[in-house]
Amino acid sequence: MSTEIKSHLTELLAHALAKVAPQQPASLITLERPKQAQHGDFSCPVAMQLSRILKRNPREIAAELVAALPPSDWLAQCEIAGAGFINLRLHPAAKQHVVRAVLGAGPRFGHSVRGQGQPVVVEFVSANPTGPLHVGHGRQAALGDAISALLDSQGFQVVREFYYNDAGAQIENLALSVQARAKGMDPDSLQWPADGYRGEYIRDIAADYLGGKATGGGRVAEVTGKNDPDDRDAIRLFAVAYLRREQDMDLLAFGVRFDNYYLESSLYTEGRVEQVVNAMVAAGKTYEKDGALWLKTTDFGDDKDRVMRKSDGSYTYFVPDVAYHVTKWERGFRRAINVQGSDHHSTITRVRAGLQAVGKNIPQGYPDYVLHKMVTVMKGGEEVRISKRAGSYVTLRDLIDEVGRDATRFFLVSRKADSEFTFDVDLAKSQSEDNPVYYVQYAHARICSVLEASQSGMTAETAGAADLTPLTSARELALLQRLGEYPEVLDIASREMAPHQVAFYLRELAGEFHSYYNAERVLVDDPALKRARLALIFTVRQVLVNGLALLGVGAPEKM
RNA sequence: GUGCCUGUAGCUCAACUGGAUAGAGCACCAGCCUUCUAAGCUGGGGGUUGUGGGUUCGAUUCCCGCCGGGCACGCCA
Repeated sequence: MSTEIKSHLTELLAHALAKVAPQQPASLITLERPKQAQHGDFSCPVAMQLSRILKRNPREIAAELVAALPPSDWLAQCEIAGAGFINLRLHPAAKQHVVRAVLGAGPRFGHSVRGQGQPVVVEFVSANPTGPLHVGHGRQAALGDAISALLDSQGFQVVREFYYNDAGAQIENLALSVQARAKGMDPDSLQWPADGYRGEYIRDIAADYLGGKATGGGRVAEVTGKNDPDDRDAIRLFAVAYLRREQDMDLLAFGVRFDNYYLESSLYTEGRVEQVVNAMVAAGKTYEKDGALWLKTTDFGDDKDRVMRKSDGSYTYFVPDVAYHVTKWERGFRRAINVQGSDHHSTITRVRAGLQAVGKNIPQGYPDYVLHKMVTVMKGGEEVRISKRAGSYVTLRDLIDEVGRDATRFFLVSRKADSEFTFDVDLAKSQSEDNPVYYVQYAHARICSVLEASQSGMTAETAGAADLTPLTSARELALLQRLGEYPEVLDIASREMAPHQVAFYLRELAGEFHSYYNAERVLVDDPALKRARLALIFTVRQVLVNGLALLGVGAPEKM
């Protein structure tokens, strides 16, 4: 595979470097992929960097390095170009090598053991059970799930976790809103709760509650409604169960599964919130003012101190959040990743400050954050405001129903997290055939079709045994090279927690395949050539399947 | 106003973390199906990378100043 080839070439250059400039560290050697084919398969800019240090002409240095390069079976040619680039060209055999690497590893091709089984908790979605999931949650679900899969592929032991804010003021708002509906109130009436939720779904919940229907089920405890609009506790329980159930169904439809759900309410019932507060007080990081308890977050880089316990005795939202993150640390997660909307970025300082204040030797940068920007939804040429309280809404369920699960997931994950996202629902619907996901899936379906038509009954074993030397055309070599890049794509994407790179890679691989498919015929008369080509597309299919699976997108055999 | 993020083709986005002539997809123009799926392929037009400086062999990338956009600055979450 390519990482193997790359490290081999790096080693060759390091040898040469040791001869030409013994003082310089081998770490100077980097290899990159030239954008243009005429610049070879790999390119090394080290001579230009050395030129400053050695105060010599870079092309001269490059010439000496090339002369000092040990011989290698994989290296076909190397030349000096431009300001002093050393361009390396591989022997076809080196590129053909990747086929056996892919087929040998199968679904695990591209995986590594870098994480060494280290436990990592990835927290995402974590929507309050106060309404259905919307597009922003969809972006987070697609992103968080793909990041989890990436880390998993690199040998980390990943736990996907969902944190429910099922205690606190917003839940009370929810209960009040449902109660108001149960009493026949309208959101426009004067008695409607000030911060109440106005959406139509509130009326549905109220109706089911009064009708004595059962809700919850599955992972959520079952709750039955009753015809009593005055029992706010019962209403609260019913509404939370109802909305958690709805969210579960949406996530299921989206193909996202969590390993663990953590309830904020449990932090109170287990006394963890109290413990955290006591620890902060004991550490001398708090003070009383205006009837409230404050945390000196300014000691940890915040621009002002924050209230922990309000004058009414209840805690502000970030206190249980700190307690929650203490549990992550105490559950053995030395690495924690939180996927959040960038609108919550001010919580980062507070949570981290709180973790410092409890004095458990938790590192300053704990947890890690991946922030994503908001999704702007366009519908009918107009922006749809996403506001739960106003009730105007584009739900994740709408998108799945209208655009399709695969397209929605691929689309939402194919932009880097910190770029703003415009999701035009009409466009995604009307032009769904132009969606990039179909392009990738189509490549997969085409390969399946050719393999079927070949009646070769090819398996990973037989493909791996094929003689690949007939694969020498420019397009075949390009395809082989592209296949070899996959492990590196996963490596970088997992380090940067940037799954969009996988989406782009898949598009490129699919493009390379479609070009090849149109230029050359796989099922040719020459049996050796046919066999080699079948093995090649068999390999492409494996990598497409691996990449799509990582993004939670299906790979249909027929389209 | 302060902090974080952001500005790349008409539109939506990339660019291997400092590399060679900044790339894809839509959209537009011209071609390709009696042959393994045309949801495809081939070619073409389209750019002062918001802007002005700086750092150096070399900048979309790093630093500084402006301009525009988003988000956050609650005893809401």
